[in-house]
Amino acid sequence: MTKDFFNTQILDWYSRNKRDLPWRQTRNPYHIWLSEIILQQTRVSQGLPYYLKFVNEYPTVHDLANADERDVLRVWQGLGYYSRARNLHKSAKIISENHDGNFPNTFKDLLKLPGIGNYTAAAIASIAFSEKVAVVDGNVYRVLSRVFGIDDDISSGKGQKVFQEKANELISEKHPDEFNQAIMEFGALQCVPKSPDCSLCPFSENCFAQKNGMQPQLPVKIKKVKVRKRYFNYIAFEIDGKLALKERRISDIWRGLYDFHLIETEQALNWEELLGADVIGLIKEDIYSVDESTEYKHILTHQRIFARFYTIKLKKGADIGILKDCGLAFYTLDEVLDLPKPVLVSTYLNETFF
DNA sequence: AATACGGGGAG
DNA sequence: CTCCCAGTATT
Repeated sequence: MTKDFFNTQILDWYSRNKRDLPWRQTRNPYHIWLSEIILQQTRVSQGLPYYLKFVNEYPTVHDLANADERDVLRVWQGLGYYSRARNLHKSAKIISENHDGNFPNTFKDLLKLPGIGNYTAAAIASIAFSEKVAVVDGNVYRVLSRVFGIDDDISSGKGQKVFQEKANELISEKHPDEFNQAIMEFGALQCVPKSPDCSLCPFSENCFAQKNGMQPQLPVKIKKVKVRKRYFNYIAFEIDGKLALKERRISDIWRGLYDFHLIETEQALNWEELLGADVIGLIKEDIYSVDESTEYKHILTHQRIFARFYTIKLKKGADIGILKDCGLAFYTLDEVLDLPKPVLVSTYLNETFF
């Protein structure tokens, strides 16, 4: 298949089938950037409301730069991969303070910003600045592997190089921006992972996978995802209508978000065992009541978390110094609402207090 | 070159 | 259940 044919077909398909999405109605690099970070490893349907929230909450890169990281995480709450939000904020500060609000406008310079890798740099450079650099995302892997019969492992470095070179070779000279969006949209709507309807595909006569019935086998991805089981015993201390939370600072999931005093164990423990195994044993004299939740199962890509929440009301005048030493601080329910929290914690709060 | 990092939706 | 989504940073 010639480059010209591929371009004609993909661009024509795109003009007829593209979705009307808000970030397609602008060339504002700030807005393009927001959409690209939000959509990393995220479906359009899930990211769209967050894009609208961010544009509304932070109309310019300066607004984002001047915000507190905690508030940025609050707006991001529920989207996952929270380092994206922290890096978004860092990059906004760099652009606002070091570049006078002007977005870097080349692939090479964009790549220097935290949170921007090969894909995102290519997307912004092409879509906002018409630079001829090909994007390679999950959609591009799928489309190119099937149409051209490329069976390199997409999770290997070599495979990624092969696909990047193929995409660079194919990209439209005149419309690199449209080309990149077209091939991604084509992968998202037509050349879908499972059971694609190849009868209405413009490449059906030329597609390697279609000719050989290889759609289910392509792209090749050799990856073993091992799922870790974790047991979270959460202690929600309550006194004077306030709840004790702390920011997660360790290198683990949910960094920068707030949760309760956490006792992680190798297996599920009961209340008596927890009393003996943790600092809460030291203040058991100050405990007024204990309310044990049912078990929450929280499924993440690489982890299965079994969580149980113990809501502990403390007696008036309880010695909470020991809790503050654990990094905990007490917040009113209104203040708790304003903190960025993992979905698991929000679910518990909504079922218990709101 | 591996591994860690969320949450949701489709099949 | 499994797969994977407009990937990046860290180890």
